[in-house]
Amino acid sequence: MLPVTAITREDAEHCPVRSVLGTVNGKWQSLLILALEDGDLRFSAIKRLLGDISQRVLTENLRMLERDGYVTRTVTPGPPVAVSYGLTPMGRSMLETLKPMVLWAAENFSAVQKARLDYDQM
Amino acid sequence: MLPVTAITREDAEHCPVRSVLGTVNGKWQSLLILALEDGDLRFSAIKRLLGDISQRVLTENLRMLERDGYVTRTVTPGPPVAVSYGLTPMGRSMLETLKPMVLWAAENFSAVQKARLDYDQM
DNA sequence: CAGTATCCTTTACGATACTG
DNA sequence: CAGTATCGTAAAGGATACTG
Repeated sequence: MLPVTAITREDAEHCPVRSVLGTVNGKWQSLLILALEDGDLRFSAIKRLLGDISQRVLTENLRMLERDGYVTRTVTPGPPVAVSYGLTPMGRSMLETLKPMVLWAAENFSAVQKARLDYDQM
Repeated sequence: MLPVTAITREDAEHCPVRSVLGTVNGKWQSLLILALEDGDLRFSAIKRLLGDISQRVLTENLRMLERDGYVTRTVTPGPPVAVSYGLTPMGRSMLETLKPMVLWAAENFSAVQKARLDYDQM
């Protein structure tokens, strides 16, 4: 039986898969982890890299990732203060499971696009 | 540079990673693909398996997965009609990138829980 | 059985303005 | 620079009732 099975809403919180992956399945979370692959980045650098994320949501998402132990937050007093974010060992470990998905997405992009067109044409 | 970088909202739709993974990063999508690992299942069986998904949302999500080419939908006329869902080859291919994440989540559940407690205690 | 239809709540996200 | 505060919109999800 699947490890994701749950009957009640309360059980769902005790499901490891749901609980852990819950943090990662927003619009930005996995992209943020990927963004830190090559080393620490400052807040504004991350924002520039993703381009179309709002400041509010970026802060919010970085906090979630920090809370779950994927990301470190380092403040260098200023002014102006400099805050840089990086991956923890656990974040890097999670990244390794994320990368195959990114590759998969890149490789199967056209197939998915075709499937969508075919489906919409019916 | 990252393959996920995008500046404008329009560019984002042309980003393979965002476009492909966008379908998968809801609350249920990846769980649904996992649910079909061991073979086809009927609508009601999937619903029972997940337990706490509403009928409306289950239909909606299965349609999205069908549209993107991950899932097949087979109707056996009734009454009562029987509708079963299964993975396409592409769905099974996607599943293979999903499984490591599920394993990772199971293995790191307690570490994430501890990280959350530590963070909240500050 | 496998949906639709409808309504409602919650969550996510975005835009803008302001601050140490 | 790296936020916070506030407000508004949109998307996701849930509950319930109804149907071929």
